[in-house]
Amino acid sequence: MSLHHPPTDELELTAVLHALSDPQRLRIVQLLAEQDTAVPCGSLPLGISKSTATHHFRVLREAGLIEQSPTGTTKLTTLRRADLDARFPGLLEIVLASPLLLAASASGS
Amino acid sequence: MSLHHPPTDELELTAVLHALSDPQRLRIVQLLAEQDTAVPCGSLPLGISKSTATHHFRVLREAGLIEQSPTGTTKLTTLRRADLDARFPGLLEIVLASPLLLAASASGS
DNA sequence: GGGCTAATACGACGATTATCGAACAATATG
DNA sequence: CATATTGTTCGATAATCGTCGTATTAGCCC
Repeated sequence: MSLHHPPTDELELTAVLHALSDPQRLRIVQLLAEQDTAVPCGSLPLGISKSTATHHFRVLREAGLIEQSPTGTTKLTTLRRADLDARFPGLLEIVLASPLLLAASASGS
Repeated sequence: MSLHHPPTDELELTAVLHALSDPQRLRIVQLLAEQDTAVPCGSLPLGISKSTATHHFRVLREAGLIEQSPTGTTKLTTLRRADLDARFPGLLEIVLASPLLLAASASGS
């Protein structure tokens, strides 16, 4: 069981931008950014079905935004901050710092 | 005949990211970034049908990335650099500075 | 083995999207 | 007016997309 993570030098800008353009996925990235360590997928309060969450995590992983490592029955997930910064310097930070309507509606970000 | 341009404080990050995530639209933005002044839509060497171009320009305009002003039979188009930088500081610059596969395939960018 | 939990695969659905060519609209010129 | 140019609208198409529930898989523990 190996999860595919694209190598840093193969990260495509359009894939990254597309992954970040969905409100749910942007929210996932935002929540992950608040964590100090890798966290299980299911621990994030997304409010969507598990299968939809799986779909979104997959898009994020294949675009190179997250790294998932199987740990027991769960998947510890974390942002590939260093890789993203190496490939697209500053992009993630700017996205995370940008005004987000959903953050406000999600309350207490 | 009035074209709708969203006000700066209503620009949505997901709309901007989505607009930039399409290879053609990213190319349009890149080409526009190289111009010193507003240029007619048709002057950009896109290699797609005019109706498809119209569609893309519309997406970019509605997301707030470009401004179009009717001039005679043409539409002078320019990037809303200042507005984008005011709303999402640094985002456009980073996107323009990022490695683009299409730029290489388009040759001589 | 059984039981439990976390996550995925699968099929389905409605909506959206990028693309095109043909017809059309808007503008300018003689 | 007719003609030319630029850009848009329209209808169509195939593909993609986000979402869901159900069945299944993977891993762990007793």
